[in-house]
Amino acid sequence: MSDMPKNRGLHDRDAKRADIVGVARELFVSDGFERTSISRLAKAAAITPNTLYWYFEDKDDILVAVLTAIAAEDTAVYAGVADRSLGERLGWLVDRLQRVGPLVSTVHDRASKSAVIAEWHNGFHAYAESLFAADVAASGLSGPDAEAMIRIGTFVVEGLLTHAPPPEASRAVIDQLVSTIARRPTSRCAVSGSIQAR
Amino acid sequence: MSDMPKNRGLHDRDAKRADIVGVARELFVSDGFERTSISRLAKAAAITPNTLYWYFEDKDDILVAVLTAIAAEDTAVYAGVADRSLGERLGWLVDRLQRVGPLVSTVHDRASKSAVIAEWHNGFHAYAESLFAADVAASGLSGPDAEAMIRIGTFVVEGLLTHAPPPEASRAVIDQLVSTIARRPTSRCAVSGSIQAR
DNA sequence: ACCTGAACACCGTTCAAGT
DNA sequence: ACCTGAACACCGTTCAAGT
Repeated sequence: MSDMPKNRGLHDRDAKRADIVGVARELFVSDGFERTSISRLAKAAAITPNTLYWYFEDKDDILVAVLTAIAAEDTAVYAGVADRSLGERLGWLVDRLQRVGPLVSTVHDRASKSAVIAEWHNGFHAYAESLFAADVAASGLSGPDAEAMIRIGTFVVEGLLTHAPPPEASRAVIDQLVSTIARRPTSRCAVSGSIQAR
Repeated sequence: MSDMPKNRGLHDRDAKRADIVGVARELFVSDGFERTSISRLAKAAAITPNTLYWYFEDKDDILVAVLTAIAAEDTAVYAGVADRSLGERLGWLVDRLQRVGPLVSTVHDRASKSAVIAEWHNGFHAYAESLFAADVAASGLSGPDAEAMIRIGTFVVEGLLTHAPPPEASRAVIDQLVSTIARRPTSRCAVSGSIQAR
C-alpha cells in the first residue's frame, strides 16, 4: 500500500525489456540462437551480461520473448488474410515464418530441454492446427481421421519452414496439400480401405 | 613403401573408433547431443578429451559417425520389410527412428551450422524420398506434382519423428498419408481446381 | 529497483611434449 | 602413430557489492 512501484517505473522496465528483445530478435534471426552469446547480446544492447538476468530468467526465456514478439506482429498482420482460402493463408504463413529462419529448428531442439520453450511450441502447434480445423471438417473427415489430417497439415507447414525449399516448390507443396484435404467430397469415389501397393 | 602402416594398426584404429562411436551413440540417444560434453564422452570411453580429436575432426564429426552407424544397422534390418506395402514400410521406419529420439531435431538444428551434418541430412532426405517415389508414380502423379507429394511424405515422416505422438496417432497419420497418395485413381472424380474455403 | 565487477564451473578445441 | 597435461578462449549463470 505504501511502497508500491510507481507507474513510471513499471513502464520503464517494460520499455527496456522490449529494447533488449528487439536487439535479441535481430541477432537470433540473423546469426541463430546458439551463435548469439549472452555477452554478444549484452554488448549489442549496451549493458552488462549479468544485467540480462535482471530482466529474464535465462537465455531460453529471452528466446521465448523474441518468439512471442514475432508471433504478436504476425497475428496483427494476419487479420488481413484471415478470410482468404486455406491455400492462400498457408502461403502467407509459410512466407512470413520462413524469415524467422533458423529459429524454427532451434525451437524444436530446445523444446526437449527447456520447459518454457516446450510450452511455447505447444501453443504454436495449437495455432497451426486451428488453421486447418474448419477446412478438414468441411471435407467430411471427423474423429481420428480428421485429427490425423490436421497433423499432416501442421507437419507439412513445419517441414516447409525448416527446409525452406524454393518458392515455387513451396507453392506446389501447399497446393498439393490443400487439394488432398479438399479432395474428399460427400460422394465417395475411390477405394477407402487399406491400400496394398505393389 | 618402407614405413607403411601395418594392417594390424589400421584395424586397431577402426576398432577403437567403433568403440568410441558405440559409447557416443548411447549417450547421444539417452541424454542428447548438447548435454553430452566431450569430457563426459571421453570419460565414458576411458580416454582423455583431447584424444577424441585424434579419431574425429570435431564433435559434429562424432555425431555423423553415430548417425551413420545407426543408419547402417537400420538398412540391414530394412531388408526384411522392403517388399511390404508403403504403409507398413513407413510404420516400420517411424517406429525404428523414433528410438533415436532427440537426435532428429538436433540434426536439423546443426545442419545450418555444420557442413558434414548438412551433407548427412541431405542424404537422409534422398533416402526418405526414395521410399515414396514408386507409390507416387503409381498413383499417376508426375513432374512437379509428384515432387510435391513426395515432399509431403518426407515432411510427415519427419514430423512424426520429431513430435513422436502416441502410437495409434502415428498409425492414423500414416494411414491417412498413404490413402491420400493412393487415392488418385485414373478416373477423375473431384474438383481439381483451386478451392475457396469458407 | 536496477546495475555492475568479479568469479564459478563449465565448454569445445589446440598443441607441445611424451611414448 | 597414438595419447596426454596443460592451456586457450570462450560459455551461461550467480552473487556480493554498489547506487
